[in-house]
Amino acid sequence: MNVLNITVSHKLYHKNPEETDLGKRILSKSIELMEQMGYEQLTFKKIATAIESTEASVYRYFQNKHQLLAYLINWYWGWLEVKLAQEFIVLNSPENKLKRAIQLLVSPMDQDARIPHINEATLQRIVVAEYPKIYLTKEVDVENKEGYFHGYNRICDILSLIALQINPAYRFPHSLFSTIISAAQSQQFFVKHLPRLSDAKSGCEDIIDFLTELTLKTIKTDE
Amino acid sequence: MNVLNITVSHKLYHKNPEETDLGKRILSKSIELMEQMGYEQLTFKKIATAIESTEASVYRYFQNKHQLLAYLINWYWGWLEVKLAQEFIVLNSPENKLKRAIQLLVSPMDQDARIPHINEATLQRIVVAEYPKIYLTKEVDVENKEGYFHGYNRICDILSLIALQINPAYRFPHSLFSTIISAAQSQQFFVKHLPRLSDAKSGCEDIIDFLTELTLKTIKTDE
DNA sequence: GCTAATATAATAGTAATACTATCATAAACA
DNA sequence: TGTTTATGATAGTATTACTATTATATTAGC
Repeated sequence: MNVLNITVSHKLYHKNPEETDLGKRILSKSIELMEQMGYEQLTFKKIATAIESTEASVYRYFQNKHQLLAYLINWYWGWLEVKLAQEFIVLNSPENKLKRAIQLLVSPMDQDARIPHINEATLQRIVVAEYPKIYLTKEVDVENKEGYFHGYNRICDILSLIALQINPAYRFPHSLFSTIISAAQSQQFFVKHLPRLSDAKSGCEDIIDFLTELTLKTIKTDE
Repeated sequence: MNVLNITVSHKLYHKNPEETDLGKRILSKSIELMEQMGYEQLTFKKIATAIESTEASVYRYFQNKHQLLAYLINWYWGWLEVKLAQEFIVLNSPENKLKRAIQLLVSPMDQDARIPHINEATLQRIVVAEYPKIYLTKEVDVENKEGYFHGYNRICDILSLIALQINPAYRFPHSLFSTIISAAQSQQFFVKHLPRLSDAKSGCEDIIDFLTELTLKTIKTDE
């Protein structure tokens, strides 16, 4: 059986949760609970109780809730990068690659049977609902140096390079893709909760159309 | 003297802070402290101590820190709407209106002498650093009904209508402007703290160019 | 099979936070 | 003058976010 391992920087945990059974149970239950109750309401005590362990044990894996969220979100970006690489094997034009990347950002994920302790679809909903909380803090500069945002940076770089293949003169590829990725998240949230901020109907097709059109029109050379 | 009053929905406070001296001092000091220490580190106790009042008194104005943030951010959007209306008086083409709106979103604000207890420039920095925190919560649906996001919705509607004057067939004006407004905030943050996510140099010109070009290219009719 | 290291559980404790409640006092208002 | 209203002063509670200590069970090395 094909084993897949997403590597997350060791700055994002105290003890690697992927290495032990308890660690995996913490990840699995954290994802479930954070989606249910949201980041603010989640506590290490609640995670510990739910997996029939103790608060102190959870603290052995993550220094605090913020680090746990950063871990999960970096795991997501790492996993998305793997998916992108797989998909790009059979896609030849940069335009098709960007289109497919946008689809992956917005479409619900399938469960990967090789990684049973991570529910990718639920994790994706966590990213939609909580992502900006990992960088909108006063510790952002320190944490940036420690690689807290590495996964996001990489995705943004990858897509920027593809955009430059379409138009090498385009001035703002990183700004564009940080905008597109963040819009991919927030439009999903708006459709569900703040519909006046979106024109999309539920289901992801409208969001994909919006983002694809926006991306391609923006990159295209001015005549 | 010309008195200007930005009205914020009464759901966003327990007792109207604009009506008393203590209320205004709370607003003024909250803005100062939140910018200094960030939303997470700010407490009502700290505000109270700084204005030589008591925690209980601050609670008489705002039910909690979240409501205070929502109040401040709605005040900002209300104020931006007033600014936009003023500027649009002398602008005739929809294209120029959108360009000017983007400039206002990104450029540092001047202090309005008519409202000495609100430092607009500092408030703008708070919006950049904290905005998504008011809607990325489990209470978003309830709070949306109570008008917590009214100010943002209105700005988004106004800009959408202008875009439709340029191209009445454009399908996603609300999605576009919620994206643009949020990108205006996050690009300012990225330039300062996560520069790999942006191509802009410090100073706001690059961000303005990026957003203006993005907006106009996207709205334009397909030939 | 014994010893040592390691992982986890069990329990306790602390400082800070996010409130709520009560009462006193001072100002303003009718 | 009497009454409402705003604020201050003080106290108290439940929860959170940790830290520390000790006991026990498992595993690894020899």
